[in-house]
Amino acid sequence: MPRARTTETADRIRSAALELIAAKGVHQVSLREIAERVGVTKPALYYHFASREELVRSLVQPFIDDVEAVLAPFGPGADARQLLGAYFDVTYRHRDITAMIMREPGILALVDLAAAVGQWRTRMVSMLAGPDPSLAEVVRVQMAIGGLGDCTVVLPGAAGPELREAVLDAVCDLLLIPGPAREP
Amino acid sequence: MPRARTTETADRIRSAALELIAAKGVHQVSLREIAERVGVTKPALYYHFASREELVRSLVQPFIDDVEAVLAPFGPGADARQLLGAYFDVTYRHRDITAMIMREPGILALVDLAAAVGQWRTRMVSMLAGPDPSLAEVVRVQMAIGGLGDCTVVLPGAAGPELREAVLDAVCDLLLIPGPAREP
DNA sequence: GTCTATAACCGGATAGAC
DNA sequence: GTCTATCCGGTTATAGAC
Repeated sequence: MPRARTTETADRIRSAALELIAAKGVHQVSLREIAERVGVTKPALYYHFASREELVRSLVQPFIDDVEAVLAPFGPGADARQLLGAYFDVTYRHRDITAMIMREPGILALVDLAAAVGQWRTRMVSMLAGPDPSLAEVVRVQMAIGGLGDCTVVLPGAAGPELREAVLDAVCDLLLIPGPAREP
Repeated sequence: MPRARTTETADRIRSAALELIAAKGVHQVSLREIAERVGVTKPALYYHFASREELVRSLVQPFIDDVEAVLAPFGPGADARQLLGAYFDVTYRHRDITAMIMREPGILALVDLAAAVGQWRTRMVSMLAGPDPSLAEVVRVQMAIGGLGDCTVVLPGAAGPELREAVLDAVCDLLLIPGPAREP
């Protein structure tokens, strides 16, 4: 098994980068630092990532892709609990990335991905609040989406499934949606 | 006369910087290049200017200051020909800087001077178009200010005084102001 | 005190050898 | 895939000439 673990180093670079960025901020971390932590040299990074930007993008991209895949099957009038449940799951799965983005939203602009994120938020709003929502409705949906993401990050102690249910209950209340078959 | 020419080197740096920036753009010029052209080393630049930004600012600042000094005496209802004449003069005096700014307006943002410039343009508009001007009036004044600046730069061949009169005549027409005592 | 230079460090990025 | 070496740009420390 010599060449099977091709991406191993790249992965280690990614995770080192993630840790350091989480600790110090994107602009405060140099490629040298990242390389050192991985135990390689700067140029080695450049073998795996053409630039600093590309490295950061490679951190965020899988999350973006995953969200888009999860959102794809849903359409207008989607069941809120289902849609937001799926969104919770994907957010939770990538909670390290979610946390990074929440700490420094500027990252998205940096790697030219802000538009994508804005788009799926808008899509979710239109699916959940209808085609011509009032401001109040939009606000509630945006709060729901944002708050849901926050919880996956801010409450890392909570086990996934419990957190999931608690968040979805709260979000449905926020959206004035009666919970489904909850026994008293 | 030992210490009289204190700022000489700083001036040479400024003028070298100005030339190179005019030729290649602000962001395309390195301090090394500037230093070389002056015949000193990079660190020598740093003695005179704390940073790249400060160097650029020192290029622009005298112009800003001069404009503000010139504008100060004027108030609401100022005579347009007089005000614009004074503004022409100051623009013409600093036409090298004016040209640089026109080529790359971003420079102002870079050195945090965009606000200042915006302000005196607004001031001139309110002085010349009154407190509650129509859009049409504002447009004419802004065109006058901008066009006047352009002429000092675009027509470097023309001698100052002739250019001045020609520009002022044109500007007064633009502002629908009858020229003062012009014989037929 | 004014001015300048040498040398060095940091960060990003690339070439080329192993 | 990884390194050594190198370049560039910005910046600073230090030392020293005038």
